[in-house]
Amino acid sequence: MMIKITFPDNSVREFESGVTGLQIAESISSRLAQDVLVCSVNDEIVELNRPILEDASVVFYKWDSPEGKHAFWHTSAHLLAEALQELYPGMQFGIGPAIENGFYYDVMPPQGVVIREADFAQIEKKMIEVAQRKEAVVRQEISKADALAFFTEKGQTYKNELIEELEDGHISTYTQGNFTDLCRGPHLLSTAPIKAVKVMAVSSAYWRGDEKRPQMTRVYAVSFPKKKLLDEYLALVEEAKKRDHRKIGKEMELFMFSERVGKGLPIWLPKGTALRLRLEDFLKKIQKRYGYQQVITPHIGGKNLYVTSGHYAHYGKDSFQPIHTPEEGEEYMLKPMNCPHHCEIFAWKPRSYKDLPLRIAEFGTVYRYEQSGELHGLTRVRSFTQDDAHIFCRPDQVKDEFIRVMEIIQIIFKALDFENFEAQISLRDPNNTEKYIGSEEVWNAAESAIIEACQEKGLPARVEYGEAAFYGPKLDFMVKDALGRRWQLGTIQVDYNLPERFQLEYTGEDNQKHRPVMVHRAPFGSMERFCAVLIEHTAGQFPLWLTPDQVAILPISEKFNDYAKQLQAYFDEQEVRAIVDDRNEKIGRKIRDNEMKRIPYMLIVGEKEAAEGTVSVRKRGEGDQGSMKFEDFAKKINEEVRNMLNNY
RNA sequence: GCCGACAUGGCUCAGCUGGUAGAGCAUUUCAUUCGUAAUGAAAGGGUCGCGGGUUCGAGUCCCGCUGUCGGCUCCA
Repeated sequence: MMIKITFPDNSVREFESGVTGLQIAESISSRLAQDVLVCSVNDEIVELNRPILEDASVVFYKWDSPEGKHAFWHTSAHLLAEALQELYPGMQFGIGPAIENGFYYDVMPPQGVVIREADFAQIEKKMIEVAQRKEAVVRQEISKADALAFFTEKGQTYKNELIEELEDGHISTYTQGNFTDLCRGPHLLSTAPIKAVKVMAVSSAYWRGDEKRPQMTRVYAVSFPKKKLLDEYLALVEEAKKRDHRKIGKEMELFMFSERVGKGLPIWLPKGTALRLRLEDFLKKIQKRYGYQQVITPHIGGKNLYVTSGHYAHYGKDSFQPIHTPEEGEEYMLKPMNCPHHCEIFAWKPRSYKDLPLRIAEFGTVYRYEQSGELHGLTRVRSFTQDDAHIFCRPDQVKDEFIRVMEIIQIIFKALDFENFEAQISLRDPNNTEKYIGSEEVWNAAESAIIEACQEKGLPARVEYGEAAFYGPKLDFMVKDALGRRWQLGTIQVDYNLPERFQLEYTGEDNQKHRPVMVHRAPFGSMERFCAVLIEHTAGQFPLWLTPDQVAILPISEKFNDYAKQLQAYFDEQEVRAIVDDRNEKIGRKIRDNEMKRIPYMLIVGEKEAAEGTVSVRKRGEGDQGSMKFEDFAKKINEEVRNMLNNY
């Protein structure tokens, strides 16, 4: 019997029923047959040797596609497991998926065996050795009983746990050589295409992500069909490490940590503070336009404030512990968020519907006792400043307010070239509604307001169930750091809970009391994390309006230091931020590499310039700009900054 | 919090199987007056994270603590 195969370009060809993807590829070209890794049949991705019995649409995936890479790395994970099985007899296997950049396998080594970095080379060698056997990867459908019997005989208790949860009739295994794994697939036809591997890291991971269960050893690796691709990837990783905000922060003297001050407590140095204040000013300006009012509240609050808000019951024991006073029984908490203080501002006087929406903003520093192992540079700290605001509004204003906040976030992300952000809508876990506070009705209203706002703004957002805060759903904006780790930056959260707890009210048009809705929002998220991500995105090359030093003045010899200092003083009056490279007092010294790259403008001054009152201008990335009067240069910088900021 | 690794001058790092510390950059001084990725010479600078232990002797071995890093868990 002949069947019709449809290709992505909508062309159709006939093949014998039972034809495989590989055979079809061979019929197109031998080059394709050589490069293709997996195919999809009617949108289901399968091995190339799966017989196709009926009319179908077929797509081929090579290394250059995400699907191809995924299958390649998934098979590589099995190869890793096979190598580990040979190196460490008695190894138990958990799961081994492909991930964004490579793959990992969770394993439980036999008693007394620890896999260390020193073992990586041996593992890589073994993987290549096994791959070169060119073993076929064979899929087998298997009954639940047979699967259990098989893995029990192998002593693979973790696999059995996985099988127990699968439905009989939908269980398959993949075998290569002496290694058989429980797996849905799909896989490459053999491990032969895996030509280059690199074990990247080893760490531990709780079995099934549950901290009460045993810790497995997670081996991370990447693999490639060519050695050259591996080398390129490793070079890329090295480049990315150079953009690490912890490294650049140190080099540029932006921030520091002190063991004596305490871990997770960042200290902003003068240049970092300058950067941060500029960001704050930028947002303040936008917020003014959007009708926000700035407030300042204390860093501590009475314990009762947090009992009222409900945070004490929820987080009290995991927080910084209460501050005691000479007064018996008097307790204050370091504030872990600004909302309760802002609720008190709302409650301070009777509010009318005419006051709404009331938008209260504060760059509020908060203190959270994060688990010590979670701390990470500036991205995860124990004291940080939120660019916080709370909007109190009527329920029917929620969607509009939501949209206005989304606009602010879009302005900021655009201004700073954050194009690759992801939006995530976090909703309740429908199977576990008890862990959330607030009524069903209230949650439904909030969740649909968020979804509708995203639709109206045309913002593509991923919906995640079970990721909502305990008090309400939210919309988060995530950005990746230099090493591809995702961090949440901007956030908008609807809260029907706090107004209830604080008994907030306003008088409506009907002269009746009504409860306002509260929207929490922070476009940057936190100044610390935002600066960290900004540093990594720009590699420390900030835009002209933001950078701590806009201009470096470079006298070619010490004779011109006076002229340089004079220029600096003039620029200072014009609010142009300039530094003088006074290391030039030593003849032949040149401004350092990293500063050269990170300061937007460099002015070279020598005999000619001092005599004429000019500067020779060099612009980062654009080279020589010729010479001009120093007054004109100051005007030009100011104008450039003004133009930049007026665009937003 | 959990698993593992790491901790040496301001910075980046070397120091093999234990014999009381080294380099480059930075700093200071002198010489060089030099036009944009590094002038030459000399000098100063470290109780090797902290506290115990083993040893005739510990940067090096063992234990504890603190901090950092890679993950996991968590993230109001």
